[in-house]
Amino acid sequence: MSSTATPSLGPHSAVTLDTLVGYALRRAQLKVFQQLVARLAEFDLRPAQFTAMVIIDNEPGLMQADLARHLAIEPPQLVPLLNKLETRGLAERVRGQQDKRAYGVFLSPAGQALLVQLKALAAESDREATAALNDAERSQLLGLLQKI
Amino acid sequence: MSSTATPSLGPHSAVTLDTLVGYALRRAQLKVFQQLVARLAEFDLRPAQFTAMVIIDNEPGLMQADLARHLAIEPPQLVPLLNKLETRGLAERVRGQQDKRAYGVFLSPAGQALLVQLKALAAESDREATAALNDAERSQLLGLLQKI
DNA sequence: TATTGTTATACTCTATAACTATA
DNA sequence: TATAGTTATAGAGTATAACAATA
Repeated sequence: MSSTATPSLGPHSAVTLDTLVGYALRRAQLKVFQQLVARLAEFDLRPAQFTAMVIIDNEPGLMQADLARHLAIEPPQLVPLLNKLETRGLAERVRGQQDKRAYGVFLSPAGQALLVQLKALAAESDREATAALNDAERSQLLGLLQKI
Repeated sequence: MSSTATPSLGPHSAVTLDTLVGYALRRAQLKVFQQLVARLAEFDLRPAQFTAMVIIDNEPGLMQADLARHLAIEPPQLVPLLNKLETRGLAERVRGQQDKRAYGVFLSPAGQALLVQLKALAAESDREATAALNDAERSQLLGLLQKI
C-alpha cells in the first residue's frame, strides 16, 4: 500500500470545494463586501472611493500615481474616481509648484467631515457582516488573514 | 469621561483599513484567486469553469438553471461557459426526454479524467497561496470563514 | 528623452430584458 | 400562459496603448 501514496496529496485526496481556503474566502468576501456596498450606497459612494478617502486622509497631498498604487488600481482608473470626489466637493487636486505635471490630492473639510461618518459606518458594516463571530474569533480571523 | 462614550464604537474608534475584516478578506482572496487563475491558465480554464466541472461531477445530469444557482451566476452567463466546456469535449448537454426544454449536464469521460488532475492542482494551488499558515491555522481559518 | 496625468479602447464580469421552443 | 434556455445589450471593473503637458 505504501506505493500508492502520492507525495503531494496522499491517498485520501477527497478534494471538494469546501476544503479549499480560496472558495471559503470568496464566499465570505462577497458577503462582507455586498454589505459594505449596500451601506455606502446611502452616500452614493463605492468602496474604492471610500478607501481612496481614507488613504488621502492618512497621507494628504500624495500624488495620484501613489494613490493608485495604494488602491491597487491603474492610474487611468483613478481619473473618474477622483473626478467624482472632486465634483462632489469631497477632495481636490492641487497642482504641484515645482513639478507642474504632478497633482497633490487632499480632502476638503467637507470630505474630512464625511469621512468620520463613513469610517463609523464601515466599522459597523464590518461587524454586522461578521456577526456570526465573537470578538475573539474576529481578531483571530484578522490575524490569520494578515498572515496570508 | 463617561459622557464621551458612544454606544456603537466606544471612545477608541481608531478605524483604519487594517482593522476591518472586509479589507483583509479582500486582499487574501485576491492573492489566493490570482494563484488559482495562474495555475488553471495552464489548462486554458477559468475558476468558474473548474467550479462548474466539480458541481457537475457531484450532481451529474443536473439542469442548467440549478447549475447556475450553485455557481451563483445568472443563467445567461452559463451559456458561453458550457459552450466552451462542450466544444473542448469536457462536458455535454443532454436534452430531456420528458421535458424537451430542459438539458441535463454531464461530464464526458475526458472531463472526468481532467477533473482528477484539476482537483489536485486546485488543492496544491490553495496550499501554495496559504503557505504562510500551518495545517492547524489553515483549518482554523476555514472554520472561521465558514461561520460567516 | 522621460514622466504625470489623461483619453481612448478593449476585454472580462455581471445583470436585465427580450426572444425561441417547448410545455 | 408559463418555463428552460438563449440572445442581445448594457453597465461596472480592469488593463494597455497612445497622447498632451511638463520636465
